[in-house]
Amino acid sequence: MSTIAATAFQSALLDWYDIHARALPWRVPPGSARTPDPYRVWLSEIMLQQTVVQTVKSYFETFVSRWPTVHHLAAARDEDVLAAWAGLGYYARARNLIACARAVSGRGAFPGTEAELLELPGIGPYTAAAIASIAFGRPSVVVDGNIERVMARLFAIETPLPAAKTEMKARAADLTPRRRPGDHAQALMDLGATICRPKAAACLACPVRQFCAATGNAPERLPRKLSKAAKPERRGIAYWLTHGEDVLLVRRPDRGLLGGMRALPATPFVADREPIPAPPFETEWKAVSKPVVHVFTHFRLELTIMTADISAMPRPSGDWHPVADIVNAGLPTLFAKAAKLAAGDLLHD
DNA sequence: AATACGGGGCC
DNA sequence: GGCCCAGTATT
Repeated sequence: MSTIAATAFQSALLDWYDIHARALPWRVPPGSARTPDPYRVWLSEIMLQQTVVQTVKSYFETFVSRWPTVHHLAAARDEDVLAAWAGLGYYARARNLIACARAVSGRGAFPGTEAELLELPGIGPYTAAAIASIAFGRPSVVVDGNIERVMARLFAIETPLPAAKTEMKARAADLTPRRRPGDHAQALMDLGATICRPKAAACLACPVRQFCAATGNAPERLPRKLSKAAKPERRGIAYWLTHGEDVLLVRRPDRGLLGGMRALPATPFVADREPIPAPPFETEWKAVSKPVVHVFTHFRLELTIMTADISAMPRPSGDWHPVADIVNAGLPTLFAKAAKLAAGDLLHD
């Protein structure tokens, strides 16, 4: 697209955004004289990594209500932040969130350049560009999954992802304006989310269809992607050990799957063999009727739940949590499912 | 460049 | 059941 056409594209896109921008809790309205609070932009961008807007909304509100500034968040206890993040997934984000908040609070405020933002934990190329653009008005080149899709269709890029990323970023750079770069980036993302959708692209309603190489030419086939490997199966055993009104919880190691999160005691999740039992207490265990089936990014898990009650014995030390309050224990979804199944199954006895 | 890393909603 | 989502860190 020529420079002249790029200018016309930017105008058409921003005119559309001025009317159709999604109202989101972390946003300021389009064309606003003020830029949004960098803390809110950062927090929303971390939560939005590989996570849909609808899911993020309630978590975002909870976090900003409980920790209104980066300094509040920096002063929070790790376990409180992780528990508040429970259910949102990709828990390394929560651990990096804490580290980043402390780094930023220590230096006083968020840096305003893409290069400095990129140095912070949990902030990669996309997020650095997004914060620089949206919160600091810099003409950074913002490219997320939405914008890759829009570029693929606008320029009919037939090269499959991820090889096409370089070309897509170059095309996005050609289109990035000096004025209102944050609105431009958000407009492209809104376009991708509401018009230039993965399936059922609404080309008739698209403000930039006159610039697009894919309109009327099966836009849904773009971007092309390399096929993914099949998900292997893994198995594991989790243990629901009760004593009186309480159940035993553990904290998982800081690195790896569900790292740092509260959990039920469990075996490692293994492929191609039965898990080796690893009960947290030697007693008589009984299997819950059905296993929990849970799909992770790179494997499918069948988790058998074993239950036992040792109320008659002295209580071993550990992280005992009231069963009645288990939904507030900060369990990731896998173990929340397991807890629900175990508690429900015992109810039926 | 490839892999690990969640979870939910949609078709 | 596969695809997709405001990706990053590690190897």
